[in-house]
Amino acid sequence: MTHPNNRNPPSTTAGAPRGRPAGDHTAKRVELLRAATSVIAENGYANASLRAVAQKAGCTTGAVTYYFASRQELVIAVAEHHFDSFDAMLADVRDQTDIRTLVERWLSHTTDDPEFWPVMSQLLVHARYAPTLARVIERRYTHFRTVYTELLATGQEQGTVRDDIPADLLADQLAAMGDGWMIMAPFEPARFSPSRIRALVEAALTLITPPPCPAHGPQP
Amino acid sequence: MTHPNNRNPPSTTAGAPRGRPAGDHTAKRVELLRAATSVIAENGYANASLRAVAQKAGCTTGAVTYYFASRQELVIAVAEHHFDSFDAMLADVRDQTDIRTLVERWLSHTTDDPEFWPVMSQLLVHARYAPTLARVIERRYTHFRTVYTELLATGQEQGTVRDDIPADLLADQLAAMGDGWMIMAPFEPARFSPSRIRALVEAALTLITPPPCPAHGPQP
Amino acid sequence: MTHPNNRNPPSTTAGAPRGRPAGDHTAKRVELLRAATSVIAENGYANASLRAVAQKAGCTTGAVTYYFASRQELVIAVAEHHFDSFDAMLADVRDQTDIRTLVERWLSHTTDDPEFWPVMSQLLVHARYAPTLARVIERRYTHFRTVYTELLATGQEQGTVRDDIPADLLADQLAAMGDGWMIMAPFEPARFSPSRIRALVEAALTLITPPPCPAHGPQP
Amino acid sequence: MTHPNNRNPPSTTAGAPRGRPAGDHTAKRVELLRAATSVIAENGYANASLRAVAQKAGCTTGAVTYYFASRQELVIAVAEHHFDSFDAMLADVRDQTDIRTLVERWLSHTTDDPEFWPVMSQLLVHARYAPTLARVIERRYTHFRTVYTELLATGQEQGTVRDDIPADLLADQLAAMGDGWMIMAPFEPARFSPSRIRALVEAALTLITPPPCPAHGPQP
DNA sequence: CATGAATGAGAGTTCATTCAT
DNA sequence: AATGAATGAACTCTCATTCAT
Repeated sequence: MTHPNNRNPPSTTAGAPRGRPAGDHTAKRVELLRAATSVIAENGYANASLRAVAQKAGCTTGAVTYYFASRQELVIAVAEHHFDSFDAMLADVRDQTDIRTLVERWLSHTTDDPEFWPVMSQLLVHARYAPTLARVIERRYTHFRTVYTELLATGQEQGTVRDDIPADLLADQLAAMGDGWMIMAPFEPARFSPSRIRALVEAALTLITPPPCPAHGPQP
Repeated sequence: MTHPNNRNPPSTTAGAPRGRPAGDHTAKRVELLRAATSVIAENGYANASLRAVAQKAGCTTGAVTYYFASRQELVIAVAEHHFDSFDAMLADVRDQTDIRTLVERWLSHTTDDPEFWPVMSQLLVHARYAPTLARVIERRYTHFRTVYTELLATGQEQGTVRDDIPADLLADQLAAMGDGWMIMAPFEPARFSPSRIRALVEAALTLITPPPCPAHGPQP
Repeated sequence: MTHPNNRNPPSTTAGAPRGRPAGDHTAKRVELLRAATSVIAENGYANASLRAVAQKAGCTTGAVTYYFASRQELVIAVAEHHFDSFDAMLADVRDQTDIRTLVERWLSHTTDDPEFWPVMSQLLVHARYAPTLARVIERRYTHFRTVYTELLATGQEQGTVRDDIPADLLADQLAAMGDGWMIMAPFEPARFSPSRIRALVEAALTLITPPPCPAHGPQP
Repeated sequence: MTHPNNRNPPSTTAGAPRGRPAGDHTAKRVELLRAATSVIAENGYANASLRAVAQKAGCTTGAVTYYFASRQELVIAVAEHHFDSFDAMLADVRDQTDIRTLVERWLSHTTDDPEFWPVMSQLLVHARYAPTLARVIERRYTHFRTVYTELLATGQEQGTVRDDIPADLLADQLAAMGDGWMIMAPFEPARFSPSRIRALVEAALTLITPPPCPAHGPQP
């Protein structure tokens, strides 16, 4: 409660200052998270040292370890931070009950924040060897797939999504496609021009569309 | 007693004998590649130190750098090695002109070699910051997608694959799905039980199958 | 007992305390430069490892690399440091317009700081393969020869220095003699006893003195 | 006596083959010495690894250690080798009793063998920390200065060399000048153009020439 | 004779972390 | 609240040397 708008106070011993606004503390944390994001995106997880983060943020390494008890905590905070913004997008879309809208928003989200994919792929792959991070990702990712599954199920009921494949499998397939592209895109830019990405996304939507033939008509 | 005529055994407890063993250069290289594979799979790319590889292989770090001039070279050799075995599988399948067979073999390949996915995902994600490795992966990966695309195109001609989406997009989608699963599988084992993997793969095949309705029949 | 509140003293026997001491950055740098000087003088450039410098300074190698980003930077700083003290001497002498005074001061400088010659000869010879260091030496050395040349030219005007050889050549010859002795002195101490050094220097001064003429008539 | 033309069989245990010509062995040794010379000249003593020498000679490191028991022995052999060729020049000049001829030959020797100076300066400076090498250099160098001193003394008797400075001091001064130039030349090529070197050498000869007296008394 | 596999020590360097200030 | 000096362990890589073949 001392950090009212800090959603995940990891485990820092230092309580926030009593009488002063916690804004400074949180703001600085976010600033460092942004710096860390940039460094991970530019240099990769393995080369994202605290030094580099501090330098990017224009402060000392001491400052970084002051705000984040350890490198692990920083990395986890970066993950949470990005999932937060992703979830905000999801909450927005959820009501509209339209899988196409979700896909579009997902696409524009990754375009708006060009560091999203690079950072996520780094964290995703590293998570295998960082159980704490893995649990965070699993939890957040599960939420994402839940929304996805819900929308697909709704679409199936409404006849806008093919219903010969269970919604959860469809969700996994679409999510996996996204992850796969996210991994490959960075070093095969030619294959992932904006227009081709669009074509891939359209084709993905085509894949899940019910076939346009009378025999397979929508349920009444 | 292992080295009766070694005049100055500095302070090692045991230590392998010094001189020239009857080794086979290639065999030893492969042995080290296997060790490196295991270490990367178990500890991740960032923690795959030459020391760790040497320890896994039961030799000194000096021996590793004797066979591989640098860590980068070792990593690239690991990638090539795995692509080699993957390509062998591809060559086998290519003649059979059957997308289902390819998918099956791809699946069993990743099952037979449980380190394939973990290692590949590590290298894939690291490649973004290792241009030389990136070029290797791009080259080999392109070959893989080419075969995939060919088989899908053939399937489209034969009417076993839906033809409302260009074969190259389909190939990219299937490949991306595989990559996406590869990334997520390691730390969500529950979601990727053998039976669910099977369901996912079957669903993927369903996605690319022509809809079973007269209007969309195969061309005469 | 030196670190009562150090929670995890890994396995060191003593170890300095961790936190921030009241150190003066510049002072510590100079201390390390002195240590480096000693190590280079005693063991030679090739054997002057950061570890050895750290040990001489009574700290860890980490501390050395904290103050000097790299070995190269340390070596260059050592060179600059010695040239600084040399230049201070030069500035002192410059006004006095007397070549003999310069030579005397140069000699006493090398005597006062017995590490000057050994270190300089090491750096001089190594500089051939270290372009950055070479540029530093060239710059500082040029200054030295400029002063030398000025004083000689003045001496020529005043008739205290022979004028049948251009001042810049004389400067090069005297400087080269000094360098040559500097190289040989360390391992032929017998040839470079204080008294013989004095004789060599006096002879050098005689070489550049204008001939006293008639008494020294040509051969019949 | 088994190697009649090998002047310095260092300390190898292997006696030369009984019945076969030792030429092969000696020839290979010389080849390696040449390679070592090049490497030292190009990369400096500190970077002259056996690997580099072997590579330059087009053989394996094993071959190098086969012909030279250790790195130290190789280095010493290189020094001896160069002094041998230098001594051959000296022997040639010695009879001619002319200091100018010696200086000329010394100059052309260093020009003919452009690796002579670079190698010698490296070995000279390293010798301070390699007693065995130091002893070799001292011995050979003493011989050189002896010849120099002899020629200068003869010149003094003949009136071609100034006699107000003992011949041994003059020899030391000239030798030191040569060493000094040798050190500086490599990284100040502008100061050591062929024409300027000539001017320096001529000026050095002028320094030791008896003054032509009356004509040279400008001061009133 | 000569090779080249392998060692083991040590190099420079990077880094997360600690903590007196 | 924030710094930055310093640690100590890890890293990759180089090297002289040894010795079975």
